[in-house]
Amino acid sequence: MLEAARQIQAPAPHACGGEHAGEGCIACQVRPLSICGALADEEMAEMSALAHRSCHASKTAIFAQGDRAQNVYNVTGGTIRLSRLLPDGRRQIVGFALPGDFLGLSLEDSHGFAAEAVDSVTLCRFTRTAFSDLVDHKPHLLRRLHSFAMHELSIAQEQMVVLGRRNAEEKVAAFLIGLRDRRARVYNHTSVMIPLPMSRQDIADFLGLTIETVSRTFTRLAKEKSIVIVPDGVRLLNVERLEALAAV
Amino acid sequence: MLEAARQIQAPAPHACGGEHAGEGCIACQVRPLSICGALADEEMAEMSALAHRSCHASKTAIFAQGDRAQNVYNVTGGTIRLSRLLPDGRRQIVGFALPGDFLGLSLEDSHGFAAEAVDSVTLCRFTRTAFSDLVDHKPHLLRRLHSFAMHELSIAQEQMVVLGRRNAEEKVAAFLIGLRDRRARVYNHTSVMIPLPMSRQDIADFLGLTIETVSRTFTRLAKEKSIVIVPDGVRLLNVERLEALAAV
DNA sequence: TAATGTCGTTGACTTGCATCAAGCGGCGAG
DNA sequence: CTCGCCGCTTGATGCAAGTCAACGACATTA
Repeated sequence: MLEAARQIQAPAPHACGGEHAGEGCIACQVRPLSICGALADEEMAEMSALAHRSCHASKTAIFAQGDRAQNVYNVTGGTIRLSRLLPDGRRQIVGFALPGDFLGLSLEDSHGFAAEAVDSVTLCRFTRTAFSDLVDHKPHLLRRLHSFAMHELSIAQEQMVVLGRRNAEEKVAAFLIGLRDRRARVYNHTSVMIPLPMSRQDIADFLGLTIETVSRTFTRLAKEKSIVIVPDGVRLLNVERLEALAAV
Repeated sequence: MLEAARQIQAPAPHACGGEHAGEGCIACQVRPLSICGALADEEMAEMSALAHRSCHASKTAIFAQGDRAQNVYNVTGGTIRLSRLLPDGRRQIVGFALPGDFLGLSLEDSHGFAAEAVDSVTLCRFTRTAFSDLVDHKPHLLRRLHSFAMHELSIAQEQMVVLGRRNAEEKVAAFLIGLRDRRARVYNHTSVMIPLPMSRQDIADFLGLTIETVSRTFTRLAKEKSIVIVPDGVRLLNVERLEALAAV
């Protein structure tokens, strides 16, 4: 149990030194995953000139729902929760953003959801107007932006199925398998260790459940040996069973 | 009651004569609402040359989930349900498409959901490759496509809140108010008569409920005089109450 | 090292929606 | 006309998940 725990890497502390991230763009880890992957090396200079490095400590707001969208962001490290609030305080998390994801796809002037750092987060920031201008004379960048947006839409529709038509056990399984697959894309290898930097409340608000139901479901999956619960994450034991529960 | 029923217009029967819809583009009712609104009159000729009129009777499939996307479509009349199926037959409707909506935003080569005509539907069809080529040398068309996609995404996120964090009564109210607002945009005036061409099962599958719960909720809203149930639709009586239930 | 706070787990109980089952009304086929 | 079908409604009952409450494990601070 303790041994398993050790295998979960705490997010590396992100040095957040210089204001300009530009110099790092060429070597950027997430570049092939991100919007920037659409650009040739020589175009990157232009993009780099607009980029600013930005850091956010765990639990701090990146922007609030309804805020004027001054900036757009590439996520370069950490995990971000994207949430919508009802007037009475009920909350729905509409997604988690991982490295490579882009915040501000809409190019519109206000944010439809709040973004908050779940753990320590690093971002590559652009002012919205500058980015929008860049997009205007780089159609292939717009195409990539669009294909990112459509991927988001597809994930959102899949989440609608999860929220509308799946029970608690299936929801949790779908969450774990979905997270595994997204992390596999980012880190370029699949793993049965799933770090969960977000709280049980975050998971509950993502899956349309209560924190107690999430907790009980984790416990049940652990009792039936489908997972092992470790500090700040889980290890998948019976992947086939989980995939069956999560099956589209 | 009967009188109220009369005020619901059956969808006008759509003549589906000539194969080419092109000649109608300039006069097209939905053009300002649709993708085509991005194009100047002189550009429409190019678009028109690619357009084919297409008709679908009630309850017929337009395309299936996973189909190769041979075509993309502008909806010019009627209502379409967009649905995803789970292996065990559970169904989630991820949206209803109305006139002005565009099917095939993704430009990708297979459809993520099934599309079926709910009532009599007319479409303006383009082959995907031709449309994609058109988009490639008309960046403003791509921008409009992207802004449509982001609007879809925003609606999908709102629907995630509805599915995850609202009770049956709020779900039904949100459905009715949402449909009223979308129809207001299409027909250019708001109305308390809401035609519901889709079945109770469709509504249930959209809201993550059972048909019985939808029926009971309609009945309850009618008993408390928030709505009147009429053949093929409802009339909103207490709009304030419904808006409060649906409030974001 | 005790005091306090946060987060997660667990148990007892409640409830909102699902399930199961019956019946009603309109409508097309015979 | 009537028979059977289908979409919808209604009622009785069950159950998964919510609610309320207590407690344990850590971490932070005094």
